[in-house]
Amino acid sequence: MTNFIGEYKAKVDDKGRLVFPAAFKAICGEQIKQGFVVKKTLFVNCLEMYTYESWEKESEAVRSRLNLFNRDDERFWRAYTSNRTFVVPDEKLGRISIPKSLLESVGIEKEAVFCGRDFKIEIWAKDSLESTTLSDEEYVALAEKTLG
Amino acid sequence: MTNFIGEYKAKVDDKGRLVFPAAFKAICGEQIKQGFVVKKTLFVNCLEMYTYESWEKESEAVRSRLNLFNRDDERFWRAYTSNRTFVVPDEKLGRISIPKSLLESVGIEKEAVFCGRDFKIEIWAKDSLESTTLSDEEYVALAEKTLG
DNA sequence: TCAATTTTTTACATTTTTTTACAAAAATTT
DNA sequence: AAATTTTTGTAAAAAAATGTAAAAAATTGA
Repeated sequence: MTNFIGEYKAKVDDKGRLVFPAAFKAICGEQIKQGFVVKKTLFVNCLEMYTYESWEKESEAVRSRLNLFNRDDERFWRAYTSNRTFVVPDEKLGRISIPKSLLESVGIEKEAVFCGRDFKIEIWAKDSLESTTLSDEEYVALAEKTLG
Repeated sequence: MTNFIGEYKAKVDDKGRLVFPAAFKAICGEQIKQGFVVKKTLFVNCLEMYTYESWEKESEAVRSRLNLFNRDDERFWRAYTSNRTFVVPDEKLGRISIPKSLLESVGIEKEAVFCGRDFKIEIWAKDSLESTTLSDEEYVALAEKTLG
């Protein structure tokens, strides 16, 4: 299993493409050719990126818990499968091109940050990442509350 | 298995045809020649499109849950198999032509959107898709209620 | 610290896809 | 059967996506 670790800045070019960090490319190996699924994160304002393989697992697990003849489940499935895109980094440079609508929805304009979160990668607008990051004290308090 | 991911706009030409997005064409591969089943979606105002293969599976699964010697089941089966059409994208451009009655029934006139929902594709009138899309807050609430 | 390598960025060229307009064929009507 | 309508197919223009090359920046190793 692929574990993404570390944070890397990237600029968005005039066509809305950004280069997938070389360090992550190395972690992926051949998997990179199968591409990635990029979608909006549930609770916070950023994108998340899964290898196709790990996304398939996650998505099938969700689907198996739903009954699509149930109105609410059906509604949820629609929302869950919205605002996604499938990307394959290009051969030479490893660039991915994410639809403007998705980038805009999380406020990415010029500068983005790829954040490794082990099983997935988050893509943040540089500014909002900085303003969302917990202070040391907040993190300590949350850790004690959650696992302490 | 084919997983449709992403959203693509398409215009309806003066003859009521619309081009199947190239990205989905790529996912389908040879399957595209077997065509698709298009029908009205159950709970909301859009069409849904299945590869012939996945349609066959879905439809058999539904059928197996019914007893056609039961009056209500028999009625349901009739409704379930109504308002469907079979389409094959044309060779050169990958256009499909959906009967006016079906397009009208979900308000598609000029602009449509193909939405990948993994095992199926939804086709929306651009306007009604926008007005149906959940806000972030609604989605989060629904997610917590459904899977939280 | 400096040179070499790798990665990232920028600019531009090429290809593919989408759209529009029109032509041919088939079916329907008169 | 001729004419109209409807359907299906072709071609070219416009737009979008993808690919290439080279410059700039950053990283690595001597």
